[in-house]
Amino acid sequence: MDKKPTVYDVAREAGVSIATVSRSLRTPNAVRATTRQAIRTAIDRLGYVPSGSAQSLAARRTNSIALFLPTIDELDSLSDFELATVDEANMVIDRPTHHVVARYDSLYFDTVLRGCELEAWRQGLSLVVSLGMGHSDADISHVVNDVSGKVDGIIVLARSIPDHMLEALHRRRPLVMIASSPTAHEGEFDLVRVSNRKGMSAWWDISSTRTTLPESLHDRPGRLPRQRQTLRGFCEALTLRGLNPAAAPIYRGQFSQRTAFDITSTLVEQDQLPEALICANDQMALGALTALRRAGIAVPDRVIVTGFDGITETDTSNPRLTTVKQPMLELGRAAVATLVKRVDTPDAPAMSTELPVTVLLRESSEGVLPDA
Amino acid sequence: MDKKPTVYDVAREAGVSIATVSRSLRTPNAVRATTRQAIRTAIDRLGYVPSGSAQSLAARRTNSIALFLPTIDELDSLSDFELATVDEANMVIDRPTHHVVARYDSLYFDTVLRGCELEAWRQGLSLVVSLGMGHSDADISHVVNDVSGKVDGIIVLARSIPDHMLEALHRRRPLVMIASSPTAHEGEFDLVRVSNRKGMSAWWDISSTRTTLPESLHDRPGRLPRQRQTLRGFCEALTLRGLNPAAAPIYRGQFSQRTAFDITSTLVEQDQLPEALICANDQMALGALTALRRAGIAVPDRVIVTGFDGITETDTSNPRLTTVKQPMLELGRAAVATLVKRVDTPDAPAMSTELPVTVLLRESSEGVLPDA
DNA sequence: TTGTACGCGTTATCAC
DNA sequence: GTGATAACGCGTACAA
Repeated sequence: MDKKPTVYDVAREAGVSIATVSRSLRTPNAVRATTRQAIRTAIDRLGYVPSGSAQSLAARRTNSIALFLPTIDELDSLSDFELATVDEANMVIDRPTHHVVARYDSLYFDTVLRGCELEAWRQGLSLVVSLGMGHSDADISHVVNDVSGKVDGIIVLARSIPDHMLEALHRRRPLVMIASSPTAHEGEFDLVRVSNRKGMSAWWDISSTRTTLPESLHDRPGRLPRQRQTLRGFCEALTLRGLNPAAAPIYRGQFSQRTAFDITSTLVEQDQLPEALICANDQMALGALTALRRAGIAVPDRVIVTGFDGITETDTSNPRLTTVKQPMLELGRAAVATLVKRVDTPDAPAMSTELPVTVLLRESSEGVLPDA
Repeated sequence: MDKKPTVYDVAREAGVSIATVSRSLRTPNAVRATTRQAIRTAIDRLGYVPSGSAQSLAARRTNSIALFLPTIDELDSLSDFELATVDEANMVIDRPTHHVVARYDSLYFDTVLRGCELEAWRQGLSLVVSLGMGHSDADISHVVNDVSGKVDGIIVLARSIPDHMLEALHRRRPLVMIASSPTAHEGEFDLVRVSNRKGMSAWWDISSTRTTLPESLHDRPGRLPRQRQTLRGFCEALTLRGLNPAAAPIYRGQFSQRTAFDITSTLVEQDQLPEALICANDQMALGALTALRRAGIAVPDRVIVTGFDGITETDTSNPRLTTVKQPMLELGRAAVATLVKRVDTPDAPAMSTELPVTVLLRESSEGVLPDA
């Protein structure tokens, strides 16, 4: 493993010119079979790998795109990592701490990433991923600048990098933003997103014939946009059906399974249980389900329960939970597809793609399931 | 947004030479403050971004590393992605299907990725991520080859790339492998991993004074290594304490919450409940917990329950679940740290780092908690 | 402190 | 078919 071999080395080894080597890699048909074979041999005798940098430089495109994801957690441990084999296991007495679990968000980003990768792969693109922003602006713009130079275009998730940097970034590189709700950047650059309002509307059909209780949405910093959207969609649906949104009781479950459990239990005790529990996320719905099961209340016969998000646990709960699945994978794919288009036609007007949610009808709302 | 501006454009705009522009970016102190300022102005008037390709080419290093992750799911939807705004929500009647949920694995990879990113960020490296392998060998080697050319080194998770490609890859680029169990590649190249046996041993201490029932490990294709390790560690721990592994009943919970629920319920009905349920993953432990709660059996007073993996749900279950957390984030960080070392000193002997698991003692095994 | 000129490894356009 | 050779955009001795 001396110096990295180059085309010159391969050319010499195979007794041809560098032009032929290059050709045999890019347009194999334009090269005689025997020479091609000689070159192949030389290549893997030497362990030659074409320099991506040189290729990109010559071709004026990197065939790479960048993806910026927000990160909420794990950002403090900035000490040097000590490389050492430790012979024992750590043992920690882990007392309850009522922290908000950021894992909740990660589930999304993870899936978006998969979507991006899937589509990038299909398009023959490499994906440069950056998360762990949330540092100083200076650091961020340094990283963003660095990465920008290595790619043909950029995908940003909402809130992954500060808004005030977006415009400047957009002026330097093709940019696509993935947002879960309307943003201030409407029409400014390409947008891919999902309408939570439509999701709520559709999902509402599940229990439209019943009195409802939306279990909803504690104001958590940084998550307001989605919450508002969801809530508004819910109210809209109510109104459309001639119900007064203000009349539907709304409880704030803080997105927490435990809190939802407590609220539901209390409702049961006070005999105030409505005919449907419409929960703003799956965790709360699962909590409600548990409370109802413990109280011996039949779901969906006595109460319908629905969640929101489509986390995997909803498929194994008892009963399985009707929920609304966000098209996270599709968001990723759409973003890449959009970016590719944008790179090809830089001057086209900004596109905006809106993806539908999927309502998964399951046993927790069986009462309104069509007889399939 | 005409043609991308280059150093030459900036130099002309600022009335200096390209060398000065370059310097003002890399060694600002070597440039007079006023010229530096002029250059800054020119740079953002033009929206100049240094070409990563050219930089890498000139510097002979890319400051990028690649990460290969395995993917188990989502690999079939290879149709073109249709960019269109759909105005309705999908509605799906989702009947139960007893598929194995690959999400289980994803949780790991996601965290490893975060670890890599975290450390890469600190080291000023870009991270090129590839998953979605599981295609034809030809496709894989094409992607691998392509990516190799763009990076200084590569991190592979076990089973992300076919074993027979690893050696060749290693001969071309610095390579670090993250494995959750011993592999055939011992000493061949750099390795970062976690010992599940030690994890099991440590964790065993939790309930060492009681009769135990390991709830364990259905043979699922592709996951055998970890399972065997875990099981062996468990048996070792038993033996160390003078117990006969063969005498400890082992039930196969298929890694499924539901199955574990059923098994536990059955044990209760048949009055065969042991004093501890040692589950091979958290999902099963949660299932057991639910069954016990429903049966009105006190945890941990009557039975101790422990899980394995440290998924977030274990922190919100009732009671919270004692479990063994795999150091996934640290694996990622260690891998990057190792790779950086390797790139700096290509000829050093292969290193092997083994990371400790963390046993999280919580209420589901409160009986044996030290009085903290 | 600043400018000149060459090299980095490929691709692509010519001739041959 | 194959071989010279000029870009590609930047870093960096070496000069000035």
